[in-house]
Amino acid sequence: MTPSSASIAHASNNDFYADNEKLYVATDCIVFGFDDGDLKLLIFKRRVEPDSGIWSLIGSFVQLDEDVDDAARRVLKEITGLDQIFLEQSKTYGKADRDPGYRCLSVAHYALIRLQDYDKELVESHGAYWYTLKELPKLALDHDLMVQDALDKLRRKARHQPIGFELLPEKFTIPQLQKLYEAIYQRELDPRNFRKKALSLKVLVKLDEKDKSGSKRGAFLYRFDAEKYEELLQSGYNFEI
Amino acid sequence: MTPSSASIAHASNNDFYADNEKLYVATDCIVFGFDDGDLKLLIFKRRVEPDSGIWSLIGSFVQLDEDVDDAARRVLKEITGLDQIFLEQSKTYGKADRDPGYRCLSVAHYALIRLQDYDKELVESHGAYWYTLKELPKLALDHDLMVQDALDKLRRKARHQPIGFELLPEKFTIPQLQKLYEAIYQRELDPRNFRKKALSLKVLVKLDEKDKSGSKRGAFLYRFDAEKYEELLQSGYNFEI
DNA sequence: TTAAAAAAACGTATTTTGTACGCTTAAAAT
DNA sequence: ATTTTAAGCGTACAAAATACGTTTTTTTAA
Repeated sequence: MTPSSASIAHASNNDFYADNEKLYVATDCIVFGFDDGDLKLLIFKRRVEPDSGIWSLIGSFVQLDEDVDDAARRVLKEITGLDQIFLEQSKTYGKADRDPGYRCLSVAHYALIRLQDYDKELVESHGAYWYTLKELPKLALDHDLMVQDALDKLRRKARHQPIGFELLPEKFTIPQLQKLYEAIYQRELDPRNFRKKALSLKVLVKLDEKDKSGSKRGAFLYRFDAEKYEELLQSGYNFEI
Repeated sequence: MTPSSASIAHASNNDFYADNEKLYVATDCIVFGFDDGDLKLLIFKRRVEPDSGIWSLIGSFVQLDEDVDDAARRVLKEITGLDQIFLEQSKTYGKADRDPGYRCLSVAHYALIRLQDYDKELVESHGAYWYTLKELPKLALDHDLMVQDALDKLRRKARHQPIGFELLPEKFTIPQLQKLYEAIYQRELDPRNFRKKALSLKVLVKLDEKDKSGSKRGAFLYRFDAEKYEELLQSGYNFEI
């Protein structure tokens, strides 16, 4: 039997790849975080040959019996200790010469995590660090491109779906939310109009607590109401921020 | 040496996949066309075992020395005879059990072609046919899902980028353009408002010809001005239709 | 002790964009 | 000649985005 996806050419060729030839599949994760007004990226410096000392995204081969997206989740868990976080396929990088010596393609995924939640020791033990996007060093292979593409997808998606909240603590203030979107969209927003817009979405719940860390006066904390958002979606709601 | 993408786990394992195990990579193409007010899809009925008689997307294995997107272009050329058409990666399907018997993942691409241009004989000779989206038969494997996902991407992308024109003849009328967007968005649009919106984008050039096929009165033909669009993009233009 | 500073929070005016829908025009069919 | 149909133009109204003034709360410095 032959994979039925490859339906036209070579459909009856059971040995499409020669015995001594192999195609590797890896996954790389673009892990975004947000703190102090800046988008950050989790990258690590390889400590073993080859490419020791080169910064790159975290990744792994996809195992033969493993779903590709499970591989990405596995990597993320290995490095950050985190489960159940926002993870979405970004793009597959399949240039024949993208990895010298081997034929290896990579299915990139991007993840959004809260910088308060991850396992700091685990991250350190893997030689991984958070870098501000602007201060990002040159990365290995086509990883720079992967970051650019993922950032682009994040920007587009954030505008129409409430994924920004994945990057903030459970409780956040309106000014914090604004800074996040300013970082994502790379432009300043008017605080008064942003507040109006954010509250008009009807998915923020005002709490009876204030956060004093950001300003003298302190700002009320809010949380994102996921159930409310789902309800609104059912009734044909069009989220846009 | 080891692929540097797979940077964390197993980085020093040169034989990540056992000698007798192989991972196949294929590409499948979701080929969209537009005619007579309907979006159409190019699918084909397998004529050889296994899965003979099952409808599926057109596709092929990715060769070892071939870029993944080149593989998609090759498939498209093989079946339609067309070069240089809109082709974009949609998503990678990597469930371990998606293709029974083999471990095969597929990098899906979607293409937009003009139904006037393709090589009819070539298409027929491959057992391929155009199906209206609504009348689409059940497809093999996860191809139904691929179609849904690609359609979703097409809808999102068409709203913010002028890719609709890839589906129309070089010269088209405003009512034709409207029918296209009605098919893409699956809802009716007001002809007067649509015309206003379309012309306000400043990327349509009115020609001195009329098309009489669609109505008694006939409607003026327009063409999409790609250069003008690029100019507008440079000056921070936000296309939206 | 009070005044100035800073950011949160609320409000209002103006402009832009979207939506609903009436009217005229051109050409074919009756 | 009149009716029919869709193209094409215009106008009124509603909703949303934008710009920006004002008040409130608290800290810090005079």
